[in-house]
Amino acid sequence: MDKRQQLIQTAFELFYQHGIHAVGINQILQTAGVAKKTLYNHFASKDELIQAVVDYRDENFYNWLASRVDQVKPGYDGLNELFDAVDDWINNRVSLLTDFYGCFFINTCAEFNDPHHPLHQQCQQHKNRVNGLIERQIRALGISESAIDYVTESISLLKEGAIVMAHVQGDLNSAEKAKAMAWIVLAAYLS
Amino acid sequence: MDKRQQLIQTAFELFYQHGIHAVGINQILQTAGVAKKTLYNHFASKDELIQAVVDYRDENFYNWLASRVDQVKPGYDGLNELFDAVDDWINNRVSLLTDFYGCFFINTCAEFNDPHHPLHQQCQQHKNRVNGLIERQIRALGISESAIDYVTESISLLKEGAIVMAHVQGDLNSAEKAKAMAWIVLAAYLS
DNA sequence: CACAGAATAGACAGATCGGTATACCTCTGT
DNA sequence: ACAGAGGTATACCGATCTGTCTATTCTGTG
Repeated sequence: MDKRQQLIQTAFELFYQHGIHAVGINQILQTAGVAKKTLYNHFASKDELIQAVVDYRDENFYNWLASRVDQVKPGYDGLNELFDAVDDWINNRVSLLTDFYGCFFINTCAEFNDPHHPLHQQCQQHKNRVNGLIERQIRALGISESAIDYVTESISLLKEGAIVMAHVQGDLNSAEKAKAMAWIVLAAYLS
Repeated sequence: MDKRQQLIQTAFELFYQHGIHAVGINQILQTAGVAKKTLYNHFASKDELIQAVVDYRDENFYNWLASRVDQVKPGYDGLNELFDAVDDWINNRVSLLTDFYGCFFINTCAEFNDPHHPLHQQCQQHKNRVNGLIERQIRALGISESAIDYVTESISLLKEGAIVMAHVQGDLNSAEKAKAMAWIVLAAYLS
């Protein structure tokens, strides 16, 4: 067992559930069953561990989402699958992602508001990757080049709204609502 | 000057900017210029102060939003004003609300994920109040009774998405996008 | 077997945390 | 004028924080 990966995994679960500032090094060590020296052998500081945790979640989440979306035809099917995937995530049907506590990247930005903060920018980059996934679906629909960015960001907005509605308000059907709106909006933008 | 209010105001600004767990009692006291004994004369604990801060923001924000929406005709005009108000907020044109760092209630839920936590529920109640404001506009449109909740939550989802897109991705036009989608969606739901 | 690298437990440092206690000061109402 | 409420400043408490250090044990390879 890789101690470094074990630390990242444990830290992520605790950060995701309780927030980053609320979780101390010692709690991570005790939960992971790893000695303090080992942690500081792999990471120079808690900040470096946090960065590794965000990277880990970025990889994990993006790869899962991309594998879901890419297993169907780009375009309508891909967007359909996107919202279905989010629906599965919200309703805890994806064990790979652990229990749903909102979007880890949104939550992290809530704790590091400064847009220039490295962690905030890491979260932004994750969202950019996901937006790239969405953009490929939009392109496949044959939307005019000049509208691609706008429509991509609109679909992204619907996805973010669904995540927040599920997390804050406990609306477990939010992804379905977002999907329904996506169809209506896209139909209008294509006409 | 009311010391209690002064503490709540200062605590809010620090919590909103840096997150709740990241801000200590002493930092609040120093910034507010208030003695520690005074704080514990007004509040039994930091937790009680936090609750008062959430209440304060709830009142402040809801009253502002309601006054904006209620100054126009309920229905289309009200919804239009809703998204315009969010747009003003996001773009720091509302000094009453202090600089934009996302939604304080979403951010607070990100630090207190447990839906049973008092703070999480306080945030939920704030969102419910805002949803009531939206619902009044939806009703004025003459949407069938059975669809009112669904449509209200859909508009709420658009609003939440806009806030998150602005905060995390720095998309300052997100409220305009949400408004455009709202019109398209409502036109479809009314046909 | 021997040895190097990496893990362990845990003491320790210095700072900060939430919260309490003490002593003094300054208003205000009767 | 004087009592009492509520403010200030600051020392202090025990706990916890990140991070360092020492000393010991485990483990894999030549």
